[in-house]
Order: sequence, then C-alpha cells, then structure tokens
Amino acid sequence: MLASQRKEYLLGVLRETGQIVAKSVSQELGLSEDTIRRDLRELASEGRLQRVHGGALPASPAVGDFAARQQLAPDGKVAIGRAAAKLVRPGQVVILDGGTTTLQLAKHLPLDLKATVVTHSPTIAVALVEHPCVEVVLIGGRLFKHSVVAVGAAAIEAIARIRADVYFMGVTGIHPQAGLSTGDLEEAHIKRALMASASETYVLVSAEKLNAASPYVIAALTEIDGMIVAPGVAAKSLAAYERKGFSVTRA
Amino acid sequence: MLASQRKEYLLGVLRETGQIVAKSVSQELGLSEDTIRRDLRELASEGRLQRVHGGALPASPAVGDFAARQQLAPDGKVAIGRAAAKLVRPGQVVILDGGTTTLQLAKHLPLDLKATVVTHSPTIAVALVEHPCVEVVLIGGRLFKHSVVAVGAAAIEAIARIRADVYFMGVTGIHPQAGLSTGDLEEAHIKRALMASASETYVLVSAEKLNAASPYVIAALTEIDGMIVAPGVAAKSLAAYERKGFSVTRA
DNA sequence: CCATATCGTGCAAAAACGTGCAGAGTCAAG
DNA sequence: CTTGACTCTGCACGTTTTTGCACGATATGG
Repeated sequence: MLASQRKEYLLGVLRETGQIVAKSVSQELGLSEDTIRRDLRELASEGRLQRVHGGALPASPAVGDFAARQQLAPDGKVAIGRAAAKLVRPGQVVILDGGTTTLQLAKHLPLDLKATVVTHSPTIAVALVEHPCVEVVLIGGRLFKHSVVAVGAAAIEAIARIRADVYFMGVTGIHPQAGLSTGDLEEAHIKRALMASASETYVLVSAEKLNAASPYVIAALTEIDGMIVAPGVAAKSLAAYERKGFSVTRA
Repeated sequence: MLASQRKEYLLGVLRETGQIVAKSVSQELGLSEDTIRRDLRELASEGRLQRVHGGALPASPAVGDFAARQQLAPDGKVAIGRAAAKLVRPGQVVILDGGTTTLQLAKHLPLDLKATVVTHSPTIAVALVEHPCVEVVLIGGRLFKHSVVAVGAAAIEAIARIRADVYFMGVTGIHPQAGLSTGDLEEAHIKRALMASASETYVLVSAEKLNAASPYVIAALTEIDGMIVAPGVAAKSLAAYERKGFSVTRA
C-alpha cells in the first residue's frame, strides 16, 4: 500500500467514524503504529486533522461533527448497537426499547432497510424520522421522564395489540440467578408486555450491566432468546450465561 | 474512546441533562472515577464547567442553553410561543399540537408551572422532559414523518379518552372563509379529534399562515375560541377575524 | 457528632510518544 | 551493471502521558 493511499484511508476513516485510533488502524492495515503516527503527524501539520493522544480527530469540528456526535456514546454501546442492527431482517416488525444503547441500534440500521419499528421512546421515534425506509409506530402513555419512555395502562393496552418479530430490550442489570432487572416498576411491566408481544427477545448488555441486579425483576434468563454484550468483556464473565440455552453474541 | 472525546462527552452530558454525576458517568464509560474527576478538574480550570461535590454543573447557568434554544426559531414563532404559554393556568390539562411554534410554547412554559401536557408529538414530549413540574402524556400511533407526529386510528382512539381544558393548535393556513386547514388528511382528522377533546381551542398563527388555505379543512373559524398571531402583522389583516366571535391576541 | 461518600495527592504500571538508527527498496548517475 | 543518494518502514530506547489504586483529608447528610 502506498503512503498516499494510506493517508487517504486515514482521512476516510476520519470522515466516516469521526475519529482515528492509531492502534486499531495499524492493526487493520498490518503496519506498525510508528508509521501511522508519522502519517498522522504529517496530516496534522498540513492541517487536515487534529492530532490527539491515542489517535486523531477532525480538524474542523463542523466537518466531523455529525459523525462524531454519533460516536459520542461510549464505545461499547456503539458496538452493541451496530451488532444488534445486523440482526434485523428486511420486512420485520421490530420493537425497540428506550435507552442510549437501543438509540445506537436505531442509528445503525442500514439506510436501505425496509422494516417497521415499534417503540415507546419518543427519542427513538425522533431519531428514526431521518431514516428513509423505516415505518415507525409510537406507543403512547404517561411519560416516565427519567428514562424518557411511555408507561402506564395506556401503553400496556397499545402493546397488547401488536405482534412483532423481535424485541431488543435494554436492562440495568443481568445476572445468572436474578435474571433481568431494571430500576423502575412501571418499566419492568412494560418490558414484560413487550416481551409477550414479540416472537423473540434479545437483550443488549453493556459492560457495567453484566452480573448486576436492580430492584425490579423483568424476567428469568430462560425466557430470552439471546444477548448481545459489549466487546472486551472477559470470557469467563460470560461462561455462566452460555449454558442457559440462548445465544450469546460478542459485539 | 480517546481522552479528548471523553471531555466532549462530559460536556454533552452537561448540555443535555444540566449536570454531571461523576460516579454514574464513570460506570457508563467503564472507567474509574479518578479519571472522570481528573477530566472534570481540567475542564473546570478551563472554565468550561463548574466543579461541585459529586460531579459538575454548567459554568454559566442556562447561558449557552438559552442561546441555543432560541437561535433556530424565527422571532415571530418565539413571540407566539411565549404569549401562548401565558394563557396556561396551573393545574390545567393542555393539549399541544406538533410543530415548531407549539415547540416554542412548550419551551416557554414557566418552570414552576404545574400542569399536564398531552401531545402526539415525540419532539414536544422530549423537550418537556427538562421541565420539572409538567406531567407529559404521549399519544401513540403511526408516526407521520413529515410533521413528526403520531396519526392513525390508534391515535384517534387514545385522544377520545382524554378531556383537556385547552388545545393549542398549529395550522398551515387560516382564512376568513376557508377556515382552518392543513396539508395532510390524517393530520386534519387528528386535529379535529383533539379539538373535540378540549374545552377550548386556540390557534397559533405565524405571519405566513395568515389568509392562506391548504388542501384539507380542519374546522370553521366559528369553532375556535381564540387565535394568537405573530407581532408585526398589519392591523387590517386581522380585521376580518375580529368579528368572528373569538379572541385575537397579538403576541 | 458520626457514618458515608467524595476528594486530592502520590505512586506505579501501562500506554503512547518522539527520536535515532538500520535494513530494504527505488532511482538516477556513472 | 554498479554505486551512491534518497525514501520508507520497522525496531529499540528513553521520555512523557494517562490511568487505576492506596492513603489520608475533607465534605455531606442525618
């Protein structure tokens, strides 16, 4: 690979992801970090990017602003969202929970994917307005401000009328014995109703949720069909889950 | 995640939630509290936030916030929103339509006002999350992306179960003979249902909507209780409306 | 006043950095 | 074809930055 090609590649990464991590790029290209660092130094001196410890960021905030804002979520959640989005098949009816992780899922749905997204989160509904092919169904109800989702009897009733193919659930705790749990009773009810309305349920688990438990139990682990966990969690932390009879996916 | 991105993330949290709790952020990012505290200390020394016990608060309360929230909306809509917000009495149940003008209304509700806001606009629901005292009820349904509001049979049904004190309607046209009109048939139905569920209906009219008509009629002028018009419209343009038996308020 | 949470500091390990240098490859002059 | 100048790349080394932990000090809330 030519040096100039490499620099173009670096700028491409910057455009698409809003950031460059020297280490990971060097691994992708099979080159030493030194070479990447040299390139970054030169591109920085040309003013084409901004050098920072560990990699680089866009030179003019405005350019990479959009991409960067997408990535401003913690690494793990972005990865989980991207991995989960790949599980959605064209034509499916998908239920999306509220929360930052599912928001990443919504943002990573392929732009040419035709599907229907059912959600009780106004935030996710607004995010999907930009998506050209996805039909959005909003579940109404009393707004629970802490999580920014609709809850209550009206929500339960609306959910009962829906038959979805798959439900992506967010939780605040998942534990081999305690199962799935969350911090609010109303939300636990809603999540249970959403599970009942979907053929399959997948749980999105960022690192800090693993082996944690919250006050209100949603369901046992045996009731779910799969979990998608953040990359970089220790394999032995997952051992207790891999025997439970559902798929465990590393993002 | 790069260190500089982490600081951006912290400032983002501050913008969106108005505060930073060191402990919870460290859990979200999977880093130690020490690292977060160091970042906060540095950002504080740069004057970009105010360090407090347990986390951080905005450096200049509501300064950037206020500027940001106002810059996008034209003056006229801001004025209409502010004027309409003054019509809301404590304890009332208020229906807010979708649209940029009603969004301004929501943002100008006094922070100490206790009231219930019913809306079929996820955008408005999200905006009101910041309001400390307002209860929000979200009307669900199929999302009409052009206007970012819920429509359809499910929405109509949910609306039928509500009795509100006042409804603030947005329109795309108001005309002495043609009455109130909008550009989408589904939306016209929803607005009619919302009118039926409210004791009083006020219409928010920015300058370009005055004396205009759109394809789908919502109601005749005789059915509304008042209109709030943008400041600076000629008095003679309003003459035709002041004889119709409802109040005409200049913002 | 006490229990708890949070804070700041010092320290050590790890990661990232810059620099100098050597080997491999390229190119042009001899 | 050979030689020397030049460039590019990877490695080694010492330096700097970052990060997590331990400790004692300080603030908070009952």
